[in-house]
Amino acid sequence: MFEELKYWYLRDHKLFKTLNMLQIKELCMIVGFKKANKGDIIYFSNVESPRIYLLKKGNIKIVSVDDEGNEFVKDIIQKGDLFGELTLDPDSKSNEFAVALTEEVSICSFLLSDFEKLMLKHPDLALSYTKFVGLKMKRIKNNYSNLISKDAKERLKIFILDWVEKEGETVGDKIILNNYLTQEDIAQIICTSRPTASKLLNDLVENGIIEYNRKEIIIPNIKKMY
Amino acid sequence: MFEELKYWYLRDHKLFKTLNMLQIKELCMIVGFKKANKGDIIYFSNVESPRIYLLKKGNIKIVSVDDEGNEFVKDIIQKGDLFGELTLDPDSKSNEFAVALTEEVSICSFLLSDFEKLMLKHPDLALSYTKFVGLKMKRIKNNYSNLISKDAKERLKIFILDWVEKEGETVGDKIILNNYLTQEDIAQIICTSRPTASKLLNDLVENGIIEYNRKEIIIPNIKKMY
DNA sequence: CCTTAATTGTAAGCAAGTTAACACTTTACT
DNA sequence: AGTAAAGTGTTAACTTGCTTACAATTAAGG
Repeated sequence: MFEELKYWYLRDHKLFKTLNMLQIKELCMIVGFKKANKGDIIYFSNVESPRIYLLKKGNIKIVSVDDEGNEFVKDIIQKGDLFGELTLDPDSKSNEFAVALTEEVSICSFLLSDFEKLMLKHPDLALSYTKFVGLKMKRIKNNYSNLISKDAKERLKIFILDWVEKEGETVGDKIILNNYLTQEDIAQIICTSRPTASKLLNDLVENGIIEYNRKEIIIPNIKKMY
Repeated sequence: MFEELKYWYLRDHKLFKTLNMLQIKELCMIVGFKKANKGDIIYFSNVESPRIYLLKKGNIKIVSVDDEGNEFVKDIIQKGDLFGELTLDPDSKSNEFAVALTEEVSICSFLLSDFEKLMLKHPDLALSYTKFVGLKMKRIKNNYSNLISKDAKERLKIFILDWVEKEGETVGDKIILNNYLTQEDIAQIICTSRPTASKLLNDLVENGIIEYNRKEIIIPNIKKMY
């Protein structure tokens, strides 16, 4: 019965849609599970047995620590996203860990080495995976370009629009975001200081562009965001 | 004889080292060539028939144009680097073109679609390619992190160190870089203004950390760069 | 060789956003 | 319910690096 569950989890993901049932069953053999609650630290990247992770439920943030011990939010992972050693490079010892941002986070994972073996047997999976990584690369490039060429206000708007696209829930004319991020989180994502993020958010509120509180962000008219 | 030349060009590249002779011959069938001289614009990304390019000789810069017509140096491509539609995503219509920075630039290329077919036939090539793209992603992420978290002076130093690692020529105690970049180019790469780049370069010269002129950059003592 | 264009050097004034500090509000926990 | 901790609002002083402007130098072409 547990195997059945795994099967469903995997088939659901677009990375695996090129595989037939038998192939999916094969991948299920090498899949692992993890569950976590809000605030939990989920993993430290494991150099000995690198894994690829797939977030099935909830939201997490990837935090990296630099030489001086400063923490940076590198990425927000949403349902359906892959994370971990996407580059297939087991040597990379990045000081990263993940933190659950919502209740009831669930993740499945497989060993990099197992996944590589499977790709060798199924070239179409390798191709799908390459495209997936490529897309991720494009997203990252785009994000970083924005960080560099736009000012903080623009960056905040772009971040919110991005968020809306991924998780926005349309209710009547409005779009509602479940706000599981603190202003500190948002500040780190758009690479600015906490006071600046706070000020910019309140600017948007004062101009009637968003409604903001600790639980949710409401965008009454998406056109005003541009 | 021309076919022989192509064979040599490809075998030389580490992406293809997993392939045997027969497989390389196969890839040669789908390979094209291009040559260019300093200042030439080499390609505009072609939406109809997306290609992957491999720089065999010389240096080029990838320039992208934003909505307002501003030009940005996105990347400096060195001998042996791949560029073009690395993400295998033919839909991406990025406003990018390449400019030859040195004399005698030579490039080979193949159609994305042909390359995909070949990967389906040779899973180990697909895996190599995925790792290659992954590495590129890591490099990009790293570059961008530096752009964001370091100040202009640090960025300049990191850029020079990067350059040294890729193309530095050790002569006695010194390291010599063939300087094919203008200060404007350097400024764009490290995301600062031209006057700032100029000032920072002269600061390094005044502190005896580098020797600088339009032809070359000399680093007498690499330790001083850190 | 002379003219023009491209590249480099330099300075003043300005703008965005940082740091540091503190008060206030909300949440979590016992 | 009461207290500690986390999160938010707001300000003032300061810093980096940008923009603008112009001069000086080097390269390129007729």
